[in-house]
Amino acid sequence: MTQQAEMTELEHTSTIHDHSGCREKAIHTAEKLCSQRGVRFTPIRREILELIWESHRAIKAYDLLDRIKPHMGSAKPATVYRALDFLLEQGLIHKVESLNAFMGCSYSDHRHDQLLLVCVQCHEVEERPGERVMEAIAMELEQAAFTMQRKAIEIHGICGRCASSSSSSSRAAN
Amino acid sequence: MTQQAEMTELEHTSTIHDHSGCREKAIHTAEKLCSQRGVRFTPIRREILELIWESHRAIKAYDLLDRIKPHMGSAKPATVYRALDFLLEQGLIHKVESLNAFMGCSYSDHRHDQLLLVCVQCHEVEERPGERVMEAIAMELEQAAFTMQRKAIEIHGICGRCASSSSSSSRAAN
DNA sequence: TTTTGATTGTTACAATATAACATAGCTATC
DNA sequence: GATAGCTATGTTATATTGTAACAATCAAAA
Repeated sequence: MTQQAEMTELEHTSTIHDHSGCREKAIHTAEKLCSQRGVRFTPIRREILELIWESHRAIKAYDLLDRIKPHMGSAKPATVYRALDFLLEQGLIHKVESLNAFMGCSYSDHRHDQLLLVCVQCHEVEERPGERVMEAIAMELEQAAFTMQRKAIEIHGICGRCASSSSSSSRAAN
Repeated sequence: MTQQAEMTELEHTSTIHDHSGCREKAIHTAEKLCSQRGVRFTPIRREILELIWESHRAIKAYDLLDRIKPHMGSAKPATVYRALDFLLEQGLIHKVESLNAFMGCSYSDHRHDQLLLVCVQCHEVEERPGERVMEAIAMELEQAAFTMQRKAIEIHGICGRCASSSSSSSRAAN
């Protein structure tokens, strides 16, 4: 029964797994990391992070703004961008540069950037550590005598689920 | 003497090599590829490509607009973006997603994306085929059952030249 | 030559992001 | 607890980046 209710809700976001679990886990990790680091996980920051974790799609700053306005009439672009800046600094989210959009990071404590696989059909973004890729990049940079500060590796294409069932409507982006 | 004059001019753009050679080669390649493909390398498109090749830094669309206005009073944002779209489609330039800026592609005929190494100090961008990296990505995508359409691999950091001589002023970005 | 499609001109605007300064809220110390 | 200093948020304005839509022009093919 609870299960049934949850599934219905989930159809609005991701279709495959119990997504509320992802969000809760991410919030818990954020609380823990912020506490450890002595930085403040304020209500605004928490709310933005929760909104970002409402799906596995990357979300745009102004869409976040639209979504917090109901709760926070005072919200303005700066409100959102400041929270995003904080979350980026703490490694709790990624910016998907090729979309100008933001997504939760599942590897907040790893402290390095992941590969982002952006599905152009369902718009979900999969994050992968891609260790072999990272090793190859490290070698390449050594050859190039280049000292890395940060990287963005973003791949656009069709994810496995979309490829295997391009007829499913429940998987379409909104 | 000609050599001397050229060096003086080059100090405004790149410092190390005879950069006008890069530009000329790029334009020549563009002419050849467009001709082969039956697409039109119009004066606007050529001029934008030439401006992009004036340095090895990525340049922003509105900076391009400022630079063509002297020659083309009629130029508007759409003028620039249309030329950029064409050049991107033909693989003659890259968009550096993490900078919202554009740079020439030295591997126009290779038909695949390169690694872009963005120096945060001199702002030059080095393009590298990075074959090992690309292989590793291909393997990763196979594991993930993901079909790639395009990729952006952008690494920010300090290039070798800046690292070895952070005192040089001629290398600073403008 | 006509016609068709591609390119460019032009106006208007949408979407993304930051600057700058005022106010409020914490927290460390007296 | 008071208060001083720092962090976070409120607020206004504006900068930057990118597109839509339609008209006019140009070029290549029929």
